[in-house]
Amino acid sequence: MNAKAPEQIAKAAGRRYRGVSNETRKAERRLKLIEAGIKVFGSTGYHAATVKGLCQEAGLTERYFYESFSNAEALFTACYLHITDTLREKLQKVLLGMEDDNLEQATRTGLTVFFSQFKESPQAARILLVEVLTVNRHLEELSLKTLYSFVEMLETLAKPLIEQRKDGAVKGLDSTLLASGLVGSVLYMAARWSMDGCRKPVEDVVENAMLI
Amino acid sequence: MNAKAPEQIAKAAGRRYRGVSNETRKAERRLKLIEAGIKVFGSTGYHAATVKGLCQEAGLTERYFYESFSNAEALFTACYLHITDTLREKLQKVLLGMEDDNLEQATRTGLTVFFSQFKESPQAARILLVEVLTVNRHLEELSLKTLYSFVEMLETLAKPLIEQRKDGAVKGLDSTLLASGLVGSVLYMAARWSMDGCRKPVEDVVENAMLI
DNA sequence: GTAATTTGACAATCGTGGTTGTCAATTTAA
DNA sequence: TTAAATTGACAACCACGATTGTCAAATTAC
Repeated sequence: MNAKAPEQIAKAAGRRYRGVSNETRKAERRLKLIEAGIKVFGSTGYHAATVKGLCQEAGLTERYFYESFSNAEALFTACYLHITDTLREKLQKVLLGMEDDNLEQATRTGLTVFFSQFKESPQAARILLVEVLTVNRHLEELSLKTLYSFVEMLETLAKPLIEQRKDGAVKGLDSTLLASGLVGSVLYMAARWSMDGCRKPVEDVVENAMLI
Repeated sequence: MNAKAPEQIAKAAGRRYRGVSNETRKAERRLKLIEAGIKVFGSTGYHAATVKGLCQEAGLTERYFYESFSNAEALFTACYLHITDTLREKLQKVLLGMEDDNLEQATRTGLTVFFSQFKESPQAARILLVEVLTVNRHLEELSLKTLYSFVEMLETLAKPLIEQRKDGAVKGLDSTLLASGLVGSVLYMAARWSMDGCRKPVEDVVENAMLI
């Protein structure tokens, strides 16, 4: 019933064009749109962006926009996931094979990756930290979950400190809250640094973050 | 030339209505719109808000919207300033007459005011911290300046600590950057706390913030 | 070479919301 | 009481951008 004759499969796969296959062309267009999206959403902001503008930036026409995305929101979501995936990959790459017990060094490395990414593409940073909060509920929650994964990471680091302090008779400390504070401090330092044109070298910024 | 007869001045001042003067009625409507704005902008977000919706929330019609504001952006700006002014006043009130040398107590008091405001009106908090960044360049800069005033405050607190550390041979520390980090940590703790429904009592949250 | 596919440019349609305008009902001043 | 000011409800108009549709040019498969 569902089987197709070979030539039908070939037809379904589409024709080659400029030497590249159907699916590859489509995937390339999709990627172009995502890159254009990061540029546009990250500079003029999500709500000021138009489909035409996005297409122009990507060097494509509306036809191909709707080929891959049903609307601007869908493209934004893809951009956001692209950014978080890239960041995650980078982190995994540098953290892999590190000693578990050398937490300080691991933290330093992670921060370096984070701040470098921030310097490379302030647009991506803006999407990651600001724009995502104003697109829709779903993305806002996704963002909180993503940040939460960082928070959990830090929570393991912060716990010893909290135990220490609890002996000192301070009540009501909450490791989740504290870790959120740490994440927030890193983000705001990044914001201030980027405001000043990312002049100070990455290593110095990392040292400041490490202090906190 | 510009002098007017008394009855003309009276005319310019307008007629009383329901016992209140022209200017007072207008001011009341303006305030109603600002309160509606805080509610709407802070819950559905600036970009999802419509003039009709704002008017409905305020219990007024479009005519009176345009009486006080030329567009939604202008109302948003007024809302933002209303929030920052209120917060500033509260802070001044509680900090006034405090000993200069008791910085820890002053910090604790300031944080308490901040977190209380946050709990009272999460909508205002959202406007203050998120929405303002996505309306226009001008407001974004204003927001950075506002936060910077907090940063400067903290900078004086953080400096001793930095000096201490510098002796310990850590180079490149930057008090502005560190203070930004502290502000960010407070904001993110507030965000996490509000996400969890502001269940934990304000005093506990303040203690966590003090630790950082 | 020829027909089919793919692409690019852009017109056409459509819905939404901002802004202005109209008119009747309410309240005031005299 | 009566004319003027004020208010409230809502229609009318307009601009913008999302989405769909059309057509000709470029490219491919055979």
